[in-house]
This record gives sequence, structure tokens and C-alpha cells, in this order.
Amino acid sequence: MLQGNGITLSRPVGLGLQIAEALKIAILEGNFKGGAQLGEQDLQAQFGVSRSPLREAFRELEKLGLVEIIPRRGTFVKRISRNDIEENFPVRAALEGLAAELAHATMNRDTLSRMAVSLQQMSVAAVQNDVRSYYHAHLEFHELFIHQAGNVLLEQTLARLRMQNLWHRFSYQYYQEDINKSLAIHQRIYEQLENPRSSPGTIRSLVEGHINDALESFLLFLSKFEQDESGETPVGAELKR
Amino acid sequence: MLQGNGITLSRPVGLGLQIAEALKIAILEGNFKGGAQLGEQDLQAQFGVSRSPLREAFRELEKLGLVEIIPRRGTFVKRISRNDIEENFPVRAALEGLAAELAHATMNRDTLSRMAVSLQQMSVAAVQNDVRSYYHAHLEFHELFIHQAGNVLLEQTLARLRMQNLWHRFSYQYYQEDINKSLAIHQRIYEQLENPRSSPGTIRSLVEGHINDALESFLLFLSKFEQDESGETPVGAELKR
DNA sequence: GATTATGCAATTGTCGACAATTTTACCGGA
DNA sequence: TCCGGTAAAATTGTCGACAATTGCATAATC
Repeated sequence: MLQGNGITLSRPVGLGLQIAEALKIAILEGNFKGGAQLGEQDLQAQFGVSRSPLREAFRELEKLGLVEIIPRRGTFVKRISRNDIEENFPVRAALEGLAAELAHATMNRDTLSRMAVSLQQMSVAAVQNDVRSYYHAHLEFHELFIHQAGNVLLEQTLARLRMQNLWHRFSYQYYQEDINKSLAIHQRIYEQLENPRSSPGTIRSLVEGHINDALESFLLFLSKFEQDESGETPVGAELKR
Repeated sequence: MLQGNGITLSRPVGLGLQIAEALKIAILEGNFKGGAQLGEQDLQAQFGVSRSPLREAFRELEKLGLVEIIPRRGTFVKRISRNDIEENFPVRAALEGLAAELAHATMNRDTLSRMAVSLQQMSVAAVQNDVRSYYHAHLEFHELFIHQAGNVLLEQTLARLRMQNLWHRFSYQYYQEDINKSLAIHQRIYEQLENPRSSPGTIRSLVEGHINDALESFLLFLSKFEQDESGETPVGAELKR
């Protein structure tokens, strides 16, 4: 398999794919205004390529859910609304719960030790209040048991779902809220996955419940930034400008 | 919303989208050989268009999971393997279970009556042994409560998951196996959704279990056609040639 | 003054051609 | 006969240009 290990290390053949990767990073880092742009002419000059690979890159980004292509109008970076978040979390929760259950059934020592490392990094980051490190270690923690589930389709589906809402510098501020509470829950998840005699249903509902709880916290966190907004609830660029 | 009602009635602007739609139907109907082709030159002559919209159509089909694009090699119609099916069903089961639970919480009379109609059609088709009618009514039954869940992301995700494995003339033969057993289960699902006092967890596990059970039956059904094959288990074209 | 019509500018959609790569066919040698 | 290498053919990737549509600004009319 070319992908499935979480790292895309296959030869970066294809100009469009390279541009897609660059744009993907740029979008996730937040290096784009409001929520709408990506003119072909601008990027053509910026990357020094023709429009063909650009359009291909746009399709690739659309597959990831990072942009929205409107015919005869253009390509726009997707603006995350409150409703998008409310829809995303339950779906993610159900699938990550399934992944945890599957991972428990096939758990091995290697994955377990990697998860322990991630958990340790999360713990260290928590006491140092290093939100960025905690965030990345936390991402890896989840990726590990998702991969351990051994279902490539599930892994790919979750990758897309997790990417959409994880506008990075967006989540940083969120985790700063209750980093210790998050750490405690993940320690419980680890204990359940570590114990071969854990009930599959318990693990599943634990992970699923954790994500659904995170939704409530996230929405509560969002409310603080919505005092001057109303209606559409763009959510996207208000945090950084 | 342009989509979400199950029917894409928006203006078919865009040559690439039209070609994608035509190819999508052709693939689902089985009008393609083995499991690999889609040469740009052939289709260019067949549709009378340039290669640009063709390549766009390929990306669209890849988004739906109907083809696989290999860089510098070409576009190939995805060949469904036994492993693909084994991976698809659990994911679909988890999400449809979630959809059923959400649908139950927001169920209304209109959707309920539509589901009753679909169920009636399934019942009639069952006694007449009309597999094709049963199959389509069955599809609509599922679409109805998935839509009732009111989660567009969930609906889109399931649409992709359900499309990948529902190579149509492929499923027909399967339902012929135990159409009555399938009907009974869907009647139970309907009864649970109809009753406002049903337990959410019961509905969810009922739907999820139904799909996971179908996987076993499906694999058993497949075994009959795998007596002369071994290893890769292509599954794709053997049924029609 | 507000609203609708019209022309222009900007952007996307499509096309044909050239470049790069892969596959295949042919040839030579062991 | 089989294996390796080279060259040709076929296919995909990329490019620049033209066509079509959309949006905006200006102007005209009620």
C-alpha cells in the first residue's frame, strides 16, 4: 500500500500533487484570509506552473474537504461553520469508537508502546502547558489506534473527517482550555486498550463519548468568540485577525 | 443546499461533470470489462471532447471511489476485492447505526409514511420474487432514515461508502439469496423507528447488527464464485461473463 | 433617487500541441 | 530458449491560447 501508515512517503511524482501538498499545509496553517480565494492566475504566477496542475491540485484539496469548488465561480477555502462542527464530531466519534474497538481486538506490544510514548509526551506537554506539543502528541495518539484497527477504508475516512475540522492554529487555542481534563481521559483510554480483558463495548463507548464530550466543550469555547457575530457563524478567520 | 435530497437536480453545468455522470452510470451498470481501462484517447473520441474535461471527470470519479488514478499510469475502474467488502461493511454499519439513532430522535410522520411505502414495495417485491424492485425499494428505505438523521456530512459519507460496494448488477444476485430474511429484519427496524419509546441504543445496534450480518451472508454468497479463483480475489467481472 | 439595462473586465472552461515517461516490441547475446 | 538492452510506440503530464460565462461598473430610464 502506498498510503496507510499515516505518512505519505511515496515519490512525489506529479506536479499537481506537490502543489496540493503545499496548499494543504498553507490552508491548515491558516495562511489564507477570510475563507475564500484561490484564484488560478495568482497561484499560477506564485508557483510558476500552468493552470492544468493547479486545477488538479484543487480537485485533490476538494477530496480532502479543504476547499469548495463552485462551477464557473472558482475554488474557495472551506469556511468552517458551527454547524459543520456539530455534524463532524458525532460522525468522527462513531468511527473512532469503532476503530478503538477493532484496535483492542488486534492490539500488539509495538503499538501499545508507541501509544505510551505519545501519552508520555502529552503528559510532559501538559505540565509545561505546551499546547502545540500536546496537540501533536494527541493527534498521534489517535492515529496510532486508528491505524492499529487494520481497516484501511476506516483509516482513510477518518483521515478526511479529522482533517476538515483540525484547522491547526484553531485547535491550539481550544486545547489550552482544559488540557488536563483531556489528558486524564486519554490515560483512561490507554488503560482500557492495554488490558486484554477490557470489554469491547466499554472501549468503544469510552472513545465515542470522549469525542462527543469534546464537541460540547468546543462549542462552549466557540461561544466566547461569537459575541459580535450572528447568523452565519463563520468561525474561520475571527480567531487570528 | 444544492444536494442532500438524494437527487442531484442542480444544473449540469460543466462538461467534465456530465462525462463523470455518464461514466458513473456506465461503471455501476457494469459496462466495463475486467477492472482496468479508461484510456483518455478512447474516451476522447467517444465523447468528442478534449482531454481536460476527461481528466476532471476522472478526479470526480475518484472522489466517489469508483476509479483509481495511478500517476503516470492511468485511470482504472476500481476492482472490488473481498478485502474491500470486509472493510466496507463495518464502517457502513457503524454510520448507519448512528444515522438510525439520530433519525429516531427526530422522526416525523412524513418520513415514516415514506418508509412504510418503501417497506410495502419491498414486501410486494418479495412475494413476486422481483429482486430488482426489492433492491431499489431497499435502497430507498435506507436513504430515507439516513436523510432523516439531518446530518449532511453523515449523509455524504454514507453515500460514498454505499456507492463503492453497490455495484448494481452485482448486488442483485445477492439479494436473491435470502430476500425474506432481509424483509423481516427491515420490518423490525421500521417498528423500532416508528415507536417513539424505543431505546436509541437498541435501534442503533439493530441496524448495525443487520449490516454486519449481511456481510457474513455476502461473503458466504461470494464463496460460491471463488472456486476457480485464488489469491487476489478480483470478484469484479466474473459474475457477468 | 432607485432600479434595471448594457458593456467591459476578470475569471473559469475547453482545446490542441508539445514534453516526459512508461510500456511494448524488437534485437542481440548467452 | 531465455534473458537483457535498446528503440519505437503509446500514454500521461504540462503548457499556452482561445472561448464562454460571470460579476461589476457605468449608464440610462422610470
